[in-house]
This record gives sequence, C-alpha cells and structure tokens, in this order.
Amino acid sequence: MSSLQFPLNLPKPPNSQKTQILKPHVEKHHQILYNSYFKQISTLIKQGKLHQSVNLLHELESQRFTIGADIYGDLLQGCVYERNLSLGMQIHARILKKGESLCKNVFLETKLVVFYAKCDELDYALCLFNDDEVKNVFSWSAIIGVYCRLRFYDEVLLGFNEMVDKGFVVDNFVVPNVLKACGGLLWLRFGKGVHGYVAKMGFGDCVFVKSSLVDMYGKCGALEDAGKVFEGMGERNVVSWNSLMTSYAQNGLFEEAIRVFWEMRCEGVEPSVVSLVSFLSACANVCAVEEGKQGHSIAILNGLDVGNIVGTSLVNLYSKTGLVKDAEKVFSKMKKKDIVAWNLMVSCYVQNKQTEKTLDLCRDMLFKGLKFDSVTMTLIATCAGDIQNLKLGKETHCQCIRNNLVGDVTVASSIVDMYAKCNKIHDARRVFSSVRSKDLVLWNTLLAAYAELGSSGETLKLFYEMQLQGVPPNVVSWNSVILAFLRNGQVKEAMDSFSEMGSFGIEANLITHTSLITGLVQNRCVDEAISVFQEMLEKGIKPNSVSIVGILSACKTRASLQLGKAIHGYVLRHGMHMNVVLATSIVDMYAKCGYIKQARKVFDMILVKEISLYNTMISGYALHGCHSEAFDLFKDLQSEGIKPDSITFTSILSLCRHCGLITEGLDIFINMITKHGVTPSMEHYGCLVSLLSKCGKSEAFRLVHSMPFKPDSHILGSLLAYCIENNETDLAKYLTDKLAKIEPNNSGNYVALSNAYATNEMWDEVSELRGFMREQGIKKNPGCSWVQIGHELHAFVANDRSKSQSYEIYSMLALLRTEMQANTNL
DNA sequence: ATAGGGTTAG
Repeated sequence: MSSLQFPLNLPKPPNSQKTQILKPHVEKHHQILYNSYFKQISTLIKQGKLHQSVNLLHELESQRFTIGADIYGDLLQGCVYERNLSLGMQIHARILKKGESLCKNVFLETKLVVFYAKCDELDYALCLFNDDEVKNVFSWSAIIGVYCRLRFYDEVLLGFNEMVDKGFVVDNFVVPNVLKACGGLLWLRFGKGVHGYVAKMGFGDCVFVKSSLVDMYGKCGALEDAGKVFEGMGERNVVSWNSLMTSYAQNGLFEEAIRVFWEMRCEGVEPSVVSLVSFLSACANVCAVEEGKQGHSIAILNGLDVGNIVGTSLVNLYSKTGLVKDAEKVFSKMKKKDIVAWNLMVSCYVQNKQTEKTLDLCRDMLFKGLKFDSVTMTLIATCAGDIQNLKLGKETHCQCIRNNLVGDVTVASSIVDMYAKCNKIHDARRVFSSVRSKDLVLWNTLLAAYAELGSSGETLKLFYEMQLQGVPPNVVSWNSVILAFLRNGQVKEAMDSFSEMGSFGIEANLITHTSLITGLVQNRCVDEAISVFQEMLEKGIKPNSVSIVGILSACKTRASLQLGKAIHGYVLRHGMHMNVVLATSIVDMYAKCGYIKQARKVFDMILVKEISLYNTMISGYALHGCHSEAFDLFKDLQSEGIKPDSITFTSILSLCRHCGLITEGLDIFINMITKHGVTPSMEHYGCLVSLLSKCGKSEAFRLVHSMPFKPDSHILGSLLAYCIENNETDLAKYLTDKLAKIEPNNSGNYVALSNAYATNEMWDEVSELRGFMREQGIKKNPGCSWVQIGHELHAFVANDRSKSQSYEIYSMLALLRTEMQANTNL
C-alpha cells in the first residue's frame, strides 16, 4: 500500500515588491535591547543551543517586539545545523503570519530554500526556489546539493548548466556535487568539461574539488586520470587518499587499492573509518588474509574496530577468507548491529556451507525483532539450493512474493538457481520468465542450470534469445555454453565455442579453461585437456586447485607419471594451498601412475587426513595388490577415530578381488554390514562376485541372484570370466548377449569380455575382439577401452610376476601402448 | 568529497 500524495499548498504570498531589509524598524530606545537579543540568539545558535535561542525569541515576542529577518534567518540557520525540520517549519509558519514585509523577503526566502534543501525536502524547497528572484548562488547551491543527495544526477547537471549560463559562479562547494553527479551517471565527457571549468576558475588548489575529481574519474573507470589528478595535488587529506583507494577498488584493482593504503600509511596519514572499510573490502575480495589482519590491528589501535561499519567489513573479510571463527568473534563484539551486519554473518555461514548455523542465525534475527530484507531472502534461497531443501526453498519463494521482492533481479536469480539445484528446472524457468527486466546474471543463472543438465540445445536457444533481447553474453554465459556441450559429450562443439569466443571480444578465463580441462578428461579427450592446460599457462592464467585436480586426472588416465610429477612440482613451487581435494588427487595420481611409494610419501605429509584421503590411498594399494599395506591403513584409520564409509569398503573389497583373498573378502563384507552399518552397494557386490568368479567359485551366481540389484555390465562381465574359465560356453554366450542388450553402445561390455579373455590368457580372442571393436568404430571414446585393457593386463602381470617375463605379454603391452597413442592422437 | 551486505560459470 502506498500512502496518498497530497499536493503541496503553501500559502501564496501577496504579489508585491521583494524586500531585502533585514532589521525591522524599531524605535531608538528599543534598538539597543533588540540588538542585544539578536546577539545572544546568534551566539547560542553558533554554540548549537537552538532551544535556548527559541526561548529568547518567545521573550522578544512577549515584549511585543517586531522580529526581523535577521533573527528568523539565524534561527533557520540553527535548524539547518540540526536538520530540525519541524521547528524550521514552525518558524516558516510564523514568517508567513507576519505578512508581506517578511514573506517577500529574498534573504529569508533564500534561507528557507537552503533549510528545506538541507532537510532533503525537495518539493518545499522547489516551491520557493521556482521564483526567479529567489535564484541566487546560495539557493542554487542548496538545490543542487539536495538533487545530488537524492541522486537526481540529471537535474544536478542541468542546474550546473543553467547556473553557468545565467552567469552565476559555481563555487568550490558546488563543484563536488556536480562531479559526483558525473561519476554517478558515468558521464566522463561531462566530468572532463567540469574539470576544465575548475581549471579556468582557479579552484585547482581546493582539496575538496580535487578529491572529487579523483573520485569522479575513478567512478568513470578513468584510472589514469584519477591517478594524474592525485599526483598533481599539492595538499592531500584522508579523503583524497580514500578516493584514490576506492577508485582502484571499484574497478576491481584490489591489489592496487591495498598498495595505496600502504603508501598512505608510509606518508603518515591516519586512516579514517572510510579508509579502513575500503581497505578491508579490497582485502576481502582478494582473500588477502595477512593484510586484512593488519587492517584489523590498525582498526583496534585507532579504536575503530567496534563500530558497526568497520565491524561489518571485518566480518566480511573473515567470511570471504573462510575464517568463520574470527568472523563470529568480531560479530559478537559489535555493540550495534544493523541488518547489513546480520546479513553478512548469515552470508558467512552460507558461503562456508554451515547450513545449521545459517538457519539458526536467521531465526535469531527474527527473535531480535529484525525483518528479513531482500539480501536475507537471497541468502536463504541460496542455502536452500545448497542443501536441496525444496520445502525451505518454496517457503522462501512464497515469502518473497508476499513481500514483493521477486521484482529484485538478485532475489529472482537466487530463486531460479534454487529451483534448478533442487532439480525443478521447469519451476526455475517459470520464475525466470516472470521477471520483467532480466539482467545478465539472471540470464546466466538459467543458462548455467541448463548447462548443468547437459541440455545443450536449450542452453544455445537461451544464449541466442538473450542476444535478441539486447543482453550481450559475457564470459560466464560462454562458459555455460561450453559446459553444456561437454556435459552432452559434444566435444567438438565445445572446442569450437572455445575458439569462437575470442572473436566476440570475450576472453576465456580460469573457469573456462578449468571446465574445459575437466570436461575433456571426462570425455576421454586427455591429450586435448593437456594442451588446454598448457595453453592456459602460456596465457598467464594461474591454475587453481580445481584446474590442477582436473589435469591430474588427465595424468592418471594417461598414466603419465612424467606430467604428473611436473604438476606436483608446479603445486609445490607456487606454494599453492594444499587442500584435501588437491592432496587426494596428487596421491591418486601417483598411485594410478604406478608410483605407489611416492603416493604414500605425499599421503604421510598431509596432517589433517579425511576419510576420502584414506580411501584413495587404500584404493591405490588395491591397484598394486599391496594387501598388507592396505589392511594396515584400514586399521590405522579406525584407530584415528575415522569411520570407514561405503567407498572405503569398495576399495578394500576390490583389493581382496585383486589378490584373490576370499576369506578376508567375505569377512569384511559381513563386518561392513553388521559392525559398520554400511548398506552394501552394487560395487560391493561386484567386487565379491568378481572375487568368487576369479577363484572359480560358482557361489558367484548365487550371490548375484540374492543381491537386491539388477546385475550391471561389470557383474555380468565377471560371471562371463568365470564361464570362460570353466568352459561354460553356453552360459558364456548367454551372458555376452545379455551384456550387448543392456548397453549395446557401451564399450565397457567389450572391455568386460576382453577382461574375461585376458583372465584366461585367451590372447587370440583378445586381439580378435580388438579388431572387432576397431571395425565397429568404437571410437567415440578413443583410448578408453585400450587403457582399460592395458590396466587389466598390468593387473594380470602384477598378480603373477612370473608371467611378466613372458615375451608374449611384453609384446602385447608394447602393442597396446602404440595403439593407445594412435587412437588418442586422432 | 570518500565507505560496508545478496545472485551466475569448474
């Protein structure tokens, strides 16, 4: 509900000549008394004692004095100092009551314009100002000031033009407002014009004007000009430094901003709240923890750390750098917390995926009587998406509808994203369509949602649609297109888009390269992934842990120890933060590339180990058939108090399979269910089936019948191996047909059959099958099947070292290697 | 004259 707008009906003064007289006509013996009252009122107002001066006014009035414009003027000035609107309006009313002589007084009218303008009462101010005779330097300045505060920047510039046209001098108090308007509108040319005016009028030495110029150039992105003005300043104050710092920060040059703060300290300029806030924000944006912490200390030294805004900035800093505990500490110490502070703390929990605390804090907000604003709603929607809590998401959506917040594109984006993350793409689309003014991020949100699903057609359609709607795609949009292709197996199209984006003036960034690398590896295009990685390094883009993990997975697919070592070296040389994911993939790389000892070395160096790291190391041992080491590790992790999970058992069981440890395998399987409460998965059954088959136990079939899953190709493959081993030819044929029916296009079938042959040393059949695969053009995933056959052969050799001496195996491995290379260099 | 929070891509 919007409130009714009443028209402004200020009483019209009588139509007569304007006056300039300040003092009323008073008889001589009263003159002295009046003057002494005037003096007292004047002094009191300058001391900020407005109410006492009003009392004097009452005294004067009770003595039937006529009050002149001089006293009313001073009182109004007092109201300006205090921004006391109601008192000023009462004085205005009194002036109107006094009739013609005062209400047509230009001095008072000007004062009233200034008064209303300073109180941000634009309409009242304009009522008086619209009279041409009231327009002077003072009233113009006040009007431009209020336009500026209310962000009517067009009006500010129009006013500036009119002032100059009419020959009024725009002084160094008004120029900063004009420059702020130029900055707000990003009108660089106009701003340069004002710069010229400044030079002509000789305001060049005014710190206010020059600081405003720095700010204006910074807001318009003209950093060189900003720097030049700053360099040319004879006198600088904190604001000048702050303006330069924010210029850099607002244009994304956070390191530069940090440097400016440092120079400012070197010059001995004491930072203000604004300096600290800007500096801390820059630190937060580049995760400069050390610098930020120093900023915190400086804030404490200057006693600025408990203020709402500095506190908020500190919470932001610790939130962005993942130091949740520090953020909490600052937050709890803050005396006054506004909605921004609360939202930031919530945001901290959202960013660091602490769901419980997120929702608790939101409840706390309501308990403290705060109302959620659009930012809070955005955060809750994001949280709901993260944990795929559709119920919470829907409630948030409803709450936004009730509070009329869905028109906010940022809120809308988060809701679209929430529905997408909850696998409700149609709801996401519906919300998207309902937003009238879609911005780039909103488009990108839906693009990303379709890309995630691999719906490349829908993504492309949207990609063209946004351009038709006049929203040019940016890197993020292109990245989604590339991702959509990769998720859909359209490697060529992805690569084409990658090379095409440059001609649209869009530069591929870290994310582009990373998603390409990861996607190419997933599509088995390992060599392409490696060259994209090299291209990225040549372009000077610093890989992060995600891209390193991607390229490491290329190394292990290609079993390229050499490249893997190089990447490990890169990580160490560049002092990259060893997070668990990165460490795990290095361990995995060494294990998969056959360097199990090095894998263990890296493993031992990680101080805080998680279950995933143990799993990786155990599966590495499994791959190499090192059962005693694997079992030891399995014991170690339990004595560390870490609970083995489903994947741990998959690794251990696959180890048993490799090593043919039937008793141990069965024991572990039973323990897993009874002692550890892990529900057996298809993989677990698969390992056991394979183990039993391998050892020639027909119980494998019984196990397959009793398991609560339909057997997949791997399990059928294991049974097939058993059949081939035990000359159960009919059953083998049956299984092969079944395999072909389940997944006719899956090269894994052939791999399984090939494995079966390999297990039985049926090398002729292996090569025959290889020929068949080549004929059938199973080239969609070049290299994949060969790599797997190769691995299985490796395992075969590893199981029985005497066979590794056989010339037959050796030559086959060599052949496979050349074929692998031939296939993947396509 | 200068300053703090939310949404999208791996």
